[in-house]
Amino acid sequence: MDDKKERIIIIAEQLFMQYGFLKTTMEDIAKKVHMGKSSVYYYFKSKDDIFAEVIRRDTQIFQQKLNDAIYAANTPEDKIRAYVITRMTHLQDLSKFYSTLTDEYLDHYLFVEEVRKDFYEYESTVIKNLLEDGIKQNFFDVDDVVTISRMISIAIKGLEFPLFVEAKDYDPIKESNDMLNVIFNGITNN
Amino acid sequence: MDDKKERIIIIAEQLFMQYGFLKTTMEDIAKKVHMGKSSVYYYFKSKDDIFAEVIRRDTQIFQQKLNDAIYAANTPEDKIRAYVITRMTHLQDLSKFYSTLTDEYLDHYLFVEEVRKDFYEYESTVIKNLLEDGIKQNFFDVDDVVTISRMISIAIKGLEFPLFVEAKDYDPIKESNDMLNVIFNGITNN
DNA sequence: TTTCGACCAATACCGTTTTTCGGTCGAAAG
DNA sequence: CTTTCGACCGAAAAACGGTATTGGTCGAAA
Repeated sequence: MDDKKERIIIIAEQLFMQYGFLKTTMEDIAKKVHMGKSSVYYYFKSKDDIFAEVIRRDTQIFQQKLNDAIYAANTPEDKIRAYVITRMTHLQDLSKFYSTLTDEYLDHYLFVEEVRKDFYEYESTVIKNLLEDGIKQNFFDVDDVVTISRMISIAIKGLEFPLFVEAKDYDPIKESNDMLNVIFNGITNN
Repeated sequence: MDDKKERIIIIAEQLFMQYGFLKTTMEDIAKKVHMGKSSVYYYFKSKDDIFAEVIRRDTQIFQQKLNDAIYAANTPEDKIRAYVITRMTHLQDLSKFYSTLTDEYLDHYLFVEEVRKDFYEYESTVIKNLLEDGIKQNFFDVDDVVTISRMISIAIKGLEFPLFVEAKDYDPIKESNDMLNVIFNGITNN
């Protein structure tokens, strides 16, 4: 019963990736899972519900990946670096896969934006914690943790932007590293 | 003859702001200038031409403002700060006025993007020059000027983003200043 | 508990007709 | 020679009406 839900989600994700959300019909999903359409509705209450579950899963895998990367690094600086690099790499892969979906994202952006919001909340918490660790261990010198973590988030968003609009010869890893160097060291000579 | 062009541009700008580019017809413009449509075509060869002129003017005023701000500041650091703050302030004002236009900007984004490209080129040149001045005067310590100026551009873009999507309690000036503090000093304790 | 066929209402789709709109042209006014 | 405009054009958008899809429900049966 739970593996049925599982299968539906996996199939649905495949179809969403291939055809996008709008072009994928409930019939398509049902047929590919070898079920009647109504049966699918026994497991999920709506198409959006399936989509939400797909996104929820991806997000969870993403966050797991990020947590692992943070855990593997040692110093607070390296942890932040690991976080940003992992994040950008993952998003880079995603931007290829989800290219079909990003074309549509304007339509149900309310939906995606909601999931996004949650992610940003997670993100700012992670960064804030890492900053606080760094301050406690005397690595960083920061007045207002909240402000600086928001600032880092903004910088990350800036890095993210080109991925989804104009990918021409844009190396997010290099850009991220440059950005991180400035964030840690600044540009002032002292 | 030249003041007629002038009037057309001013009226057109008003209408573009109020109704957006697409919803504003040449008839609308002509009527409000008290002319026949054909007469407007005597002064401008196309609707895009008028739009381009409107944008060209705004951009010029914008750049003048930025140059003044840079000129007024003394040290390279203050010049960069002045540049960013002026930029954000102007864009903040613009985002209110052009709210109609931003909704459409997806449609003729080729057009706007072209003007934008020019502006970004100007911007990166300005920043690169200010950085080089700062290095020459031994204020900054930077390896790769090109990379860092691009990085600063990205950071600025990150600041700009919230203006056009979710303006809720977002204070661009404060955010800009925080960002600038990090850019100049970094967060590492040393 | 699970599956499904039959059914519904909303909306997407489609071919056609009508309207709108950016743009041209030639005549005429000054 | 400059400026204005009415009449006109073609392409593209809107309006429209009828058909097909599609998300979602329900009750029966396995």
